[in-house]
Amino acid sequence: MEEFASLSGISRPTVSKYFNDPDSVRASTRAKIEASLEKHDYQPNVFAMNQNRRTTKNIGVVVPNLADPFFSEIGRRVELACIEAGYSPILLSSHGSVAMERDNLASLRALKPAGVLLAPFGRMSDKDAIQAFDDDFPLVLFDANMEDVGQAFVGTDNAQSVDLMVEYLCRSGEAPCFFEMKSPTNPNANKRHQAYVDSMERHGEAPRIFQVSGDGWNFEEIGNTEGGQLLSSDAFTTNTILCSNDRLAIGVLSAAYGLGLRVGHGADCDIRVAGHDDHPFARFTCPPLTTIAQDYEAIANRAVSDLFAMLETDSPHSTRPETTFDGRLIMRDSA
Amino acid sequence: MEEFASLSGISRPTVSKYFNDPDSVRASTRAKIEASLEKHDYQPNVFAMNQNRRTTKNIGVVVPNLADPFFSEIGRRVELACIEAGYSPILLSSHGSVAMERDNLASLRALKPAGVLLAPFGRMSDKDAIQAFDDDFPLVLFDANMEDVGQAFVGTDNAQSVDLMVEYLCRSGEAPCFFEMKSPTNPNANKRHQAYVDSMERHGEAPRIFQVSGDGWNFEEIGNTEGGQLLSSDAFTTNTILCSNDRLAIGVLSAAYGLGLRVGHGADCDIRVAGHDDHPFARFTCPPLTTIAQDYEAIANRAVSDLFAMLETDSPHSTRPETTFDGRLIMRDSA
DNA sequence: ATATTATTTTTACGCGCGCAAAATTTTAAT
DNA sequence: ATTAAAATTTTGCGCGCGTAAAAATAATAT
Repeated sequence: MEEFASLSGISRPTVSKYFNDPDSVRASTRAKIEASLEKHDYQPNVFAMNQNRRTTKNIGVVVPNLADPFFSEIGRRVELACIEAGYSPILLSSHGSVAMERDNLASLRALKPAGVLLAPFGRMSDKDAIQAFDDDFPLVLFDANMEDVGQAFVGTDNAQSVDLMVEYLCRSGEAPCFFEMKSPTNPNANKRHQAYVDSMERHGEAPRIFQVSGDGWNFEEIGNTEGGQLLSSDAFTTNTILCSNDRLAIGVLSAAYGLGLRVGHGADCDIRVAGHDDHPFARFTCPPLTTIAQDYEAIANRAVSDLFAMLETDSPHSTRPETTFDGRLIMRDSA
Repeated sequence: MEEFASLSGISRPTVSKYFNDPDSVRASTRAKIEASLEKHDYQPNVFAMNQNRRTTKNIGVVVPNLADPFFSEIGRRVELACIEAGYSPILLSSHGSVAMERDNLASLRALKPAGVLLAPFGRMSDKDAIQAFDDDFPLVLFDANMEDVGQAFVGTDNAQSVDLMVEYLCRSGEAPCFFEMKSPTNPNANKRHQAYVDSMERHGEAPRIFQVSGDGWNFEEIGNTEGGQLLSSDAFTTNTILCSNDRLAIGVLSAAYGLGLRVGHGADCDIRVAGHDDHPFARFTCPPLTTIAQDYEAIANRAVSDLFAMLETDSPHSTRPETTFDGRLIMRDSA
């Protein structure tokens, strides 16, 4: 940089300023630097830059499991939004393990991130570790909320979205039962469970919950095996099954197909199946899955803008803004 | 580090050595350091470490598209294998864009990676940029091969895997046609096309290729729309459709379902559909998809170990090892 | 016990940059 | 034109560590 600066006829610290923010130097010097940059193609050393900076341009993005298309999609959008804003996102997957979520936060510490966007496991997460992290870095939660953790939260309003689905199902046929995992790994499962119960009561219906065993992230497998068991033993007391998420629903659809059951809302159909999330492949299931679309784009953009707003006014907010977006009902053939 | 070293009763450079390789210091000093580490929980500054190192512990991992479950799965395994080996993987997705693949390599340069594992787009990739990168850093290609690029290649033997499928399909019913995209974004598409043609000729059958338009990465959509068109107009001249990959097959299955066609190898079925890759959701399609399973684990591990072997003997190999693993035929109900 | 060699530790230096304070230049106001 | 204020640039310093060469220590041989 020393060399480049003298070649440009400017002092090194001014060049340094330029690289931190091109607008912070006079237009004339900026022009000189950029002209010089054409010929000498110098670029600053990232490590040396970050060593002495009080804050870097790194943004940590942590999701529970990139193998789940939902998180890979929302992680992708967050990543692109950060790049757009001139930051360097670092996308980390916790691979379905709470321990690795802790590890990820630990390794992010070493990178002195300007801020972190975390989609936590929720109740399973190491709350103390996340809170400790929150004390040291600006932290915004998305997808799954946790009480008193993070400076803001952005996600989908499960109460609204589930109610929308329950309302539709009740109006168009038998009231749905609710199909979920006994000990859900999915962060929003409990919210949806509660939303289902509340909504059913509002509609004057008795909630009917079917909880199946199985852990890990093989939701389709669980939906297929356990849902298939329930279907073949005719255990569901209604012909309408609302699944806690699309991946479970995909498993249930697969089981239904195997049993020769016709799924859909037609007169000749045996059962209706609905999901939640608008999984990228929900449009291509057989039949196409009726579900709730989360507004990925809005959630990602809002989470990023909430974080960046915080970075500018570095004083911690007095209030902890919680933004939820409405889900959209996507009516396809399965229900 | 200065402070920690004096607290430990050792000079700072020795502590530095310890952190680069704990075995490079005498056992007694190592014990002293580790004892002291318990009390003072010091850890070295990553940026300062990497600034002066000639080579870091960073490993770049670049895949074409993390939104595709195939790449998210293989990327995941590569990532974990690197962590296992004590390195810091940096997983980057090119989001389906060749330009971003170039960008990703460019940003990796700044991180002085010890090596890079790249799953390129293949023929679409910026070959010059990748080759230039290869000159400066140890580079191993996986999934898709490119001539004279990278120090090694690891992937699946498409000739073997496609032949396995063609052989099975010919033996068990009508000879398959081949369903693919006209200008495929999928890196291995051309290899599979050629493998299909060769295999059919070996079986004394005339190859029948159906190429459909559409670009981008919405393979299911393309399979659904274009495949559906062909199905409904009865354009396929055989009842057996071999798709270039599972995602196209998922689209075709969805279209077949919509048209009321029964898919499978049973006597009462109308068509057979097969795919390639053993997509995570191929087990849950309707009917479950007959496909070729790539050995994700083996490919990931071999790519990583090839790279690490190169890191130790820093002299570039004279030969460029190409390792391919056999695909396994996964027989399910669709064909 | 001494000399020789291999190993480990220490000394000395510099990497490439950020940042605070001082010096300078530009802008605005009288 | 003169002066005060604001914006910009420069001076000076140090961050936290890697690394080569020198010094010290340990291991081995005579």
